[in-house]
Amino acid sequence: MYKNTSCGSLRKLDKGREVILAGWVHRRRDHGGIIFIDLRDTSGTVQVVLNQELFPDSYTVGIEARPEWVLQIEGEVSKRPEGTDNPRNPTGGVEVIAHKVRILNSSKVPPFDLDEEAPEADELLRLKYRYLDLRRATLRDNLVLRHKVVKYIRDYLSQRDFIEVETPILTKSTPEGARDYLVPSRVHPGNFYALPQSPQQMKQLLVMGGVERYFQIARCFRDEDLRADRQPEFTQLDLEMGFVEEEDILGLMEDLFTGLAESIVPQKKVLKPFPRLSYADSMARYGNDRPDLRFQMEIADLTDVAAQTDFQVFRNTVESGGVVMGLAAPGCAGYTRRQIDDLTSLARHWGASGLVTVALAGEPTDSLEGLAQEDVRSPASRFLSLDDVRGMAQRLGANRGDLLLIVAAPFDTAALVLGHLRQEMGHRLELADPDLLAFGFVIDFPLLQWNQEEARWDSPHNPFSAPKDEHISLMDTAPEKAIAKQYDLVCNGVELAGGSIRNHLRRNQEKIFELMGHSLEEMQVQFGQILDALEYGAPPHGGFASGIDRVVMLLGGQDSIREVIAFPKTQSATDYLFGAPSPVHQRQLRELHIQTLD
RNA sequence: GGACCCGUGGUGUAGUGGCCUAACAUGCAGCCCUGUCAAGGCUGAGAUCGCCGGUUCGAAUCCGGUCGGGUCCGCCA
Repeated sequence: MYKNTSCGSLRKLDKGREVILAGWVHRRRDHGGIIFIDLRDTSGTVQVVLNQELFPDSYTVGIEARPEWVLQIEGEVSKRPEGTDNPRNPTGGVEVIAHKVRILNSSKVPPFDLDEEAPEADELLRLKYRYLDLRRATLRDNLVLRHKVVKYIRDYLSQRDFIEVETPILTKSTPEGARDYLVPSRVHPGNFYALPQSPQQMKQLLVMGGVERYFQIARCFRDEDLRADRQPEFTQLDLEMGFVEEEDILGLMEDLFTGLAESIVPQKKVLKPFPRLSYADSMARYGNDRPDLRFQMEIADLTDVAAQTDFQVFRNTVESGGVVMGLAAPGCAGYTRRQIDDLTSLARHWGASGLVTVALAGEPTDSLEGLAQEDVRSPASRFLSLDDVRGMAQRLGANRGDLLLIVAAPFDTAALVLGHLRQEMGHRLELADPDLLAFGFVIDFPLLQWNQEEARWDSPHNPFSAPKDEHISLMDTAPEKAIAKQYDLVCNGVELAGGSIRNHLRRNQEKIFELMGHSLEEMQVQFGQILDALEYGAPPHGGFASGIDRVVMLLGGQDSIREVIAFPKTQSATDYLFGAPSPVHQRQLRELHIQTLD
């Protein structure tokens, strides 16, 4: 070993120890006659002192050394002189007096600042020099956090008799879901493997194969356009159990994620027990199926109140079967024309034909009863009586000083628009406590959704999800009313996990495929393996999958999963460090029986 | 497939038609300095403003295109 001690481990108790350190020059302060080097390794930094008078040889080497050079230091740990402690560094009470300095490697001047306090460099540059970026504490901390998360999960599940099983990366393409990444077969001309979008069928088959408690930290691949929280390859905690019901899985998820958060990020508060809300409630109250529960500002239905007003926009919408819904933005009654126009254009962008705002002037302590006509500022004020306004304000839980944002539209549009407005206002008003992890379950998803364009039923989540027992017959009579044993775990507006109890009876699974427009022959070709397996004593089973990258992003307070992945790709799915994807040699293509078109 | 934002010394930014012979900070190089910790002081080098084309007497600045990055919509069962 080039070292016997970690830089970041040294404390005053180590005083007098002879140590050998090795690491990178983090910073260098040359005072002439004495040079301080902050030597950094994976554990942190410690100050090394090069003294011209006492150790002229090491001092001479120190004159040459530059940031990111790799040094080996032999020296004595010493308490710092009175008054020179650095309380900002855990090693700030000591320094290492260098007797011998050895240069293990030099370094070019880094292409960007590795200093934590420096402004963030261009992300492209950071990706190209990822091996330098990884030396920065934040990225290193994120990798450590990720390791802890995965280790916690493995330990937790192992203790509960789960076993981790690997499943193939070269699998079969299926028509459902995302675009597949394809791998051409050399030995079967014109045939392709697909990389797994998730090990969905495999985990079910494992349970059917008697692995009653399965999990895997599984890499998944989806060839779709990227986002801050989406990479072409990502990691899932994939889990499946036999002989379980919905409640068993929900209980397991709650216990796992609560324990995970509390033990790994104890400084964060966890909302518990996890609130549960139905998909329908989530849409009605939050306007989406992954609500940010860190703040209130819920959406409420105003249809009945609005129908009583003289405002034609409201009345017409209600008469044509639409709804009037709104939310109350706290303390925004003073919004300027410009700010309101801005919100209106956002509402239009999301599909509303307009946005009705009602500002309630006054202080939060003023009563709604005391509201006077001149306190109401709204484009619709002359069509709204004071009682109308009070009625709506009450429904929205508004106080004086708030701004009501009201949308009249078909339910789906109104919910969507208000959901986005809620997110936007929550963000602008900083309503979300950054130290809170507001987990929640969204349950009772519809089993199927009518796809207008293709004139068939779609599975909104997972075609293997089972309907509620009492809804099985609805698949024949009113499929849109059937609710699935399907659940999502959300946290702070991010979808963290999703799962379901699966169909373990072939007739129910076939029925769903049939409604989705698959013929019996297609089913046998695409899903034959799992349908057949259901006929050989498949136990009731279910599970969930959770995006590890998102979990770590959330726990680490990052805005993008690229910050918790060692070597991420850009939004156009390219790897800047290696230059992937890249052209390949004609010979390789010929071997694979592949010809490119352009 | 679409919308929006960004691209200026190594890095981060300012500059939105002539005052730009491009500014500031930091980094880099040299010199000085024995207690700093984002050390300090002095001196210096370093940019044809992503690329192509256009408008103009004149373009970093306006217009069109293109390339790259980012955020979002569609997409992601």
